[in-house]
Amino acid sequence: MDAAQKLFDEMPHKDELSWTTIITGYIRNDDLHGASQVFDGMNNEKQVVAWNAMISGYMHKGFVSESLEMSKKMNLLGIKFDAFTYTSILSACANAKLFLHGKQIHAYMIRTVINPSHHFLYSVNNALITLYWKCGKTDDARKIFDRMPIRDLISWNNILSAYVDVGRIEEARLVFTKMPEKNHVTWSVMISGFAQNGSGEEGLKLFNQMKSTECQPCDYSLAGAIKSCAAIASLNHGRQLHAQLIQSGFESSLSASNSLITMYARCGVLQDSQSVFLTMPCLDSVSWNAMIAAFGQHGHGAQAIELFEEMLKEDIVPDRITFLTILSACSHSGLIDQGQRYFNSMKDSYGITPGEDHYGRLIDLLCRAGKFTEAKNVIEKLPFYPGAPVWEALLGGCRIHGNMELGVEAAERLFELIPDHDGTYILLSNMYSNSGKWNDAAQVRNLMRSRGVKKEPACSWIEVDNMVHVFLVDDTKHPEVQKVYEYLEELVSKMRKLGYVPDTKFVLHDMENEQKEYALSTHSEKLAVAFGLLKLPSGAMIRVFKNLRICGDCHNAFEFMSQVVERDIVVRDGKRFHHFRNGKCSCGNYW
DNA sequence: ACCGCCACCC
Repeated sequence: MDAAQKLFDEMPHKDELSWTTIITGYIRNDDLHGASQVFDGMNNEKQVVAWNAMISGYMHKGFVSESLEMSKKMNLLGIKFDAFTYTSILSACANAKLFLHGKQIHAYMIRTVINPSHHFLYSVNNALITLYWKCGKTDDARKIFDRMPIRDLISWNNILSAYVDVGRIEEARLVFTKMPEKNHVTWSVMISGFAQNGSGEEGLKLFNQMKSTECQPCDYSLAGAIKSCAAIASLNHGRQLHAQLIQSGFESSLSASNSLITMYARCGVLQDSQSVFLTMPCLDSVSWNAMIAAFGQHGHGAQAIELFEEMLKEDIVPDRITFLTILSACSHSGLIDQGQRYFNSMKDSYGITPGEDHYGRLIDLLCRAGKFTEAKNVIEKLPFYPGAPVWEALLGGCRIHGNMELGVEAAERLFELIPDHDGTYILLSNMYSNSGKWNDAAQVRNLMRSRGVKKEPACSWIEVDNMVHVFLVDDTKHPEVQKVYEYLEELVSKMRKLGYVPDTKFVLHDMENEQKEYALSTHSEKLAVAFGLLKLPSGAMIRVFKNLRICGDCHNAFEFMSQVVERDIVVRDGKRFHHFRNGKCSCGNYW
């Protein structure tokens, strides 16, 4: 840059282009100060290109307010914005999620721009779609898209992303099929969109489809496919993708490696997560967050904290997600004091204002530990009107400790806030049936039925020989389920000799005791574990996954089972991992 | 010169 500057200084006659070139040169070298010095040193007839160079430079480097300030000055001087100016400042607003400001610029533009050029139609409208998409205004983004007289691939990709981001996956799918052309971005967005919305299966299918097109997988689409494996816990496919990643030369991609950390953790092989983490040539905060989360989900709170402290020592700045992660980790391991300390340090030491989700984790931390007075205190002093995450955390804690009074209160709030959410009805009715209040339990279920709320059916699955085997409660569909029931019976009688007693308080409907014990023995997680024990080579770890939370009796049963069969059993439920070994679970019964 | 994709938390 020094040489360029010298050459520039020696130029006898400098025109607008040479000034602008030197400015963009500084910006490319991350030297915004240098750029602004050159800009300020320009003679008075600064034209729109020079202004644009500065504005887009600030925008790209994340200096949103500087970028917008410059555009205001420019406007005051009477210099008209062109398509580049609008694109930059709209993007600045999009990046910072400045909805109102962006909307003002949009309105101003409509008032002042009479005959938009083609350039204008593409880039500015695409930036507008992005603005509304990033601010969560999906339908406004769609309006822009629909009103565009001509669209390019970026317009299509933007509207696709807008739907994916808010989980409107069916509309995204529609856009995807209608698109006149597709590129890497298109495929990547759709693949990770499926993964994000719990359709890992479809994500992988799409990834395979992509391979048969002229678009070959890039690091983004690979990351999406790996994320899909994490969602469905398909370790075999995940390992294959890891190999493919290395083969295709993307092993140094941060996003792909970061997704590997999560994938291995969510497939139950924490060691592999760690070896990815340890061998990565460089790490960013996402990598640290992923590894901390991995420890947390596996119940290794102390290790999560250790890593978090190491992260701070390495001068990696923790972000909102780091705190969500560390709070969860503390919560799962019952590290209440540390969790509270970290929560307080968010704002005090890092200037991050805790969001509702952070408060949710804090309340979860307290309630799990039975500290309901403290939790209520937090709720009363909330700086905002408590929403669903707060009451869900409270209800979850109440269920664990059988705190009926507070639980009912939380459930009532949730019925108002999210009446279609099945989890509230299930938790409340479980609380009632756990304490033998069968009538109340039935009433809650009736309420649920009358409102047309469907319960997500419980299912568990296990991967054997590269195939995923799914079991439902009281399964009759799996071809070998009969053998599984027989084997399970055999196991239970051995377990009973060691002291296992089916805990019928986890049965949800009132019936005779014998029936209750039978009902427990048909839980999907028991079937999947028994199937694994039958099919996997002796000594191999059993890794079972369940969509909902593990049942208390199953948890108890697996402790005994791990002792009887002398094997490690790992169960991932909706929230975390349980490692059963020699009659004990890694969660220490704190979950 | 300007507009689009990722990974971490759910």
